[in-house]
Amino acid sequence: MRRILHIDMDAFFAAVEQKRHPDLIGKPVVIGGSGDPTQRGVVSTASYEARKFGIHSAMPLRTAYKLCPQAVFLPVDYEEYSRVSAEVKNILREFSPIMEDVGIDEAFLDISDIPEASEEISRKIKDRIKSELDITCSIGIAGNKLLAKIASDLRKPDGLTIINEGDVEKIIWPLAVRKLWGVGPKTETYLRSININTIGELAAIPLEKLINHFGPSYGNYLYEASRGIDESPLVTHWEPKSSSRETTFQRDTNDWQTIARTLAGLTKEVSEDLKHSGYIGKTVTIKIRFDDFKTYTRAKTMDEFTDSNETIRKTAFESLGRIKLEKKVRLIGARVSGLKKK
DNA sequence: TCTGGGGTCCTCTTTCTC
DNA sequence: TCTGGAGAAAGAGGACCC
Repeated sequence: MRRILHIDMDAFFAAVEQKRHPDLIGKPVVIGGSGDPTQRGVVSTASYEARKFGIHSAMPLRTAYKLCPQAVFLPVDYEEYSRVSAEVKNILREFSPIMEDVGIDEAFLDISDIPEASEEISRKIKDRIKSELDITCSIGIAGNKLLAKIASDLRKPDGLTIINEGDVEKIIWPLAVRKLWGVGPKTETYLRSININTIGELAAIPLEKLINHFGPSYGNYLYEASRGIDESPLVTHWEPKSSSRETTFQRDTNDWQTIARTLAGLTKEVSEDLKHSGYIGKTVTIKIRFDDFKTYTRAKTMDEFTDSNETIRKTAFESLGRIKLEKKVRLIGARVSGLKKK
């Protein structure tokens, strides 16, 4: 029987900010965008105090400001959060070398081969992160990643939750389908429309029906996930597949100079990111979102792998020429994919 | 003045190659 | 030379995650 932990940092960005600015402790803190709630941008993280006002991640900053004008709004400081994140991950790796990074504030840890009890290990992890970094996390313990992740979400912040093999019916099935990893707003809306609201109700649907509706890949996934089945291993090493930059204009624009200058800047950043990480790529994709939120992409695969700013820029502008700019542009982006190590 | 940015993966369609 | 088909690769869009 595998034993998997899911470690989820509590309101991570806000916690890091409160740690380096202790005067913010106990106050509603909202991290997002440039930190200016009158500008375009969304909430990355809200402290638990801010959540009491209804503020949550992905909410527009302007909406958050309306809900709680007295909140402290701060810009996202990825460098600092990455630094603290690396310290957390180092602590985790001391407990088990089998660790999967899930973004900046989450990780899975496989502790199957460690003799100590799961709960004991989890408490030690929480203690060390608290004493060394002064931040809290929530941990879920289960026999696979899927259930460990659901578990860590059940009690927050500073929680510790165990889901045992026999607990699926009792603990998982009453939960909303949205709690399943991989079920987002679209699938939730669809499932609701056919009267499926809980994971248990999803588990009652025959496999053939799920495959008919969602295709073999996702259909099979939903069938197994709703039963708490997940054999997927921890991914301890991974290579990037693409590198991209995009930006939303503060005001929608149809000024060609602005659009062109911005795209040139973005391709330069992507090229620099590639050089910095030591990758070269083959396909350049540009992305444009118009003021009506309609989004288009155009891609071109080059003859050779490259990290050259000039080549990437030229290829990007070729693709830009294939999109009619008849509406105002809200967002523009550039991506290089098909990466390999230089 | 609703709706970020950086990713992955999947599906469907089109294009290329044999 | 024409036609058709199969399979791979590329392109486009969309859902999802943090």
